[in-house]
Amino acid sequence: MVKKSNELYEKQAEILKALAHPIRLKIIELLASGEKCVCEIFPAVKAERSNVSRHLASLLRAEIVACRKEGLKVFYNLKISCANSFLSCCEKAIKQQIDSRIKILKGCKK
Amino acid sequence: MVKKSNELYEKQAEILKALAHPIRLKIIELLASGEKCVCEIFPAVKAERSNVSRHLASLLRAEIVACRKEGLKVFYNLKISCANSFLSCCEKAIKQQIDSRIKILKGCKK
DNA sequence: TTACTATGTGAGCATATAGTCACATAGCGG
DNA sequence: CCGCTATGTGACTATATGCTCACATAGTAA
Repeated sequence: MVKKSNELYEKQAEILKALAHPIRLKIIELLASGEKCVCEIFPAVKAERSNVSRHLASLLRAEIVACRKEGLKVFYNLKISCANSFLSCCEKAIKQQIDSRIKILKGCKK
Repeated sequence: MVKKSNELYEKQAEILKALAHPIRLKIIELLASGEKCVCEIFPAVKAERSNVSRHLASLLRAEIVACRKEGLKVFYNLKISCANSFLSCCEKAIKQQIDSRIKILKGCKK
């Protein structure tokens, strides 16, 4: 097994932390369908404009998204290609958790 | 596209948040090679015993790990099967980031 | 019983994060 | 130039997180 450096764990944790917020997850999912400007993003995720701006800044810091200016607008796009396999894995895990609870419930009814 | 509920995003964020710490990532990687007791985990991740105990508690809360008692010892094991594909995706992303920086550096040298 | 070991947890502190409001700035159209 | 729109950010508050120390508890062994 390859010995990993502390820095790698820290960088990995940083990316995960940047992903770990419901609004940021919504943004990522939205961007998966193509680049969007802030004025499209904040109504879509149903959050304050300035709040979304900050969430975008933290996604930018973690290099999960990139942006480009076009006139007044700033368009954001996904930079981490595997973000979605990431999230579907996460969903799978949640489904597993729910399934096991259902099994427990069924066991109780018996 | 399926409309996801807010609760799903929140649960997903919860799992990601539970993963998003260098010590917890080390624990997860350690557990990938089989169950371990706390007395093995805390020296391996080089952290305070009580601190590791708290990190294990948060992994437990997120249902990322499970545990069983055996005498004095408590053994922890990985519950989320895809945690590793998760993390290798994360590593891939970091590698991409580094590669693009190297390209920029090379461009400067020219 | 007593002493020891493995683990968990309350209390406290320092720091980080999330959200809001108000204001700043940049580009556009007239 | 002015006024408008899209965006970012400083300042503030509230809450969450991470860490440490000390103490509590449960099981073991003598």
